[in-house]
Amino acid sequence: MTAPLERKRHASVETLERGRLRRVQIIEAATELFANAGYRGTGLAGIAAQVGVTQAGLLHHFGSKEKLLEAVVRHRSDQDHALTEEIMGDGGLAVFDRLHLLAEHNAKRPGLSQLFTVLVAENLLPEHPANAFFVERYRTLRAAVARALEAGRARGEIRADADLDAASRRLVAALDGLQTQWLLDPDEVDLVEGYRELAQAMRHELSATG
Amino acid sequence: MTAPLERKRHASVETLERGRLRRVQIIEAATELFANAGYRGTGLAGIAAQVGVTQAGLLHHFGSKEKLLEAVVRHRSDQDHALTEEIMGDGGLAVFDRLHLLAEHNAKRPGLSQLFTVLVAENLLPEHPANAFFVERYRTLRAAVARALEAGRARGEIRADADLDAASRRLVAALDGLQTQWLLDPDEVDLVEGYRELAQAMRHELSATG
DNA sequence: GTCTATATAGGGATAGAC
DNA sequence: GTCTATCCCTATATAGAC
Repeated sequence: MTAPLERKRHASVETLERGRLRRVQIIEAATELFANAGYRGTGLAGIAAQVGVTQAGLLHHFGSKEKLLEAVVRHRSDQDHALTEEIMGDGGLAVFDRLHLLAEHNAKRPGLSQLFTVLVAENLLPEHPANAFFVERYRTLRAAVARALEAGRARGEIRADADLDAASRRLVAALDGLQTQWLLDPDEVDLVEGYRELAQAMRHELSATG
Repeated sequence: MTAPLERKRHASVETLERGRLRRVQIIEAATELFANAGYRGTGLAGIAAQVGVTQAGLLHHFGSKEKLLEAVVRHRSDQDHALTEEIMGDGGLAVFDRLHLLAEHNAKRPGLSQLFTVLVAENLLPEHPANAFFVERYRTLRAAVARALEAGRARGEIRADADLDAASRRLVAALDGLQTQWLLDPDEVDLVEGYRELAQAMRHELSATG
């Protein structure tokens, strides 16, 4: 039981780093394929081929398809966290001025928007593999937005009688919905423009001086 | 070429009606399973079992899984059309007063909301089987909302300087997004309440007297 | 760490009997 | 109109050689 664990510690630094590299390569390939065909519609063989290993080689790193999904979702979530923090800043109405950062980020990498839209829909029910992750993600996101708006209210920027929990739900909802319309029909729906109009409407709605 | 077609006309009325019933039964079973596991995650055998026929028997009616998907989507679309018409009415701000009809309809049948959320995500790209259907569906819906709001503006209910195309995109987006949050986390997000708050916010934003 | 080979399961679709 | 039987493909996961 302990022997194999001990043996791992003797792996060379080179091997460990190559191992991590492979993991990242696999995660990135899976990200792209999951985004296009969903988790259910993607086979491990396709991911493996894109990285240049066999399916068995891939499973050596992640153990199962579900573990790979978890890795993909956590990898992206970490990267998105920094952007969310930047947009929230110290809260208040300025949050709406910084929504364009999100729009530009998403418009530049449509595959990543697509990944989340697809995975959320594939994990709506508790029995789906990443359901708990997305339930938690939305709770955290709504809470972060609400907290940012509360800060603005404490400074007198935002009207005292606004329902900020409701506004948070609505803001997150509109961001997601606009993204879906844009992914489906980019010729008709401009994401950057949509986010800008949304920001303007919410700024007017919540402003204390308007 | 013509002979087989002629022969079909001699089928008895009873046989035809039983045939139609089976089709509807299959469509309803497929609706439920597609909603839960998606199109890709659902097998024909599961649908067939729920109706009490074999997989081959099912394919006799629809020819292929993709044709079945088309039938499911058109079946639901027809039923939703009447409700959309009712909510639009003769347009204007009253549209927002009738959004609760949509909320109640969806809340009563979460499976149908789920079906569309899942199928849209599975058909974001042009190569997906129902992509054209959903692209067209959203274009039509946005146009219907915009037309309803324009009617209200013509009557002086809605402010002259509002961008009603943008408002339509935003309304549809928020409806979809709230629905997704509710499906994912019904304990935290109330659909009826969310739609009511959304309606109130949009009424204030667009009202000519506000 | 990566391979080949394989176990085992499930998918969609077709042929032909009844 | 429905069945059984079957074809052929793809899927995930595991075993064991190198």
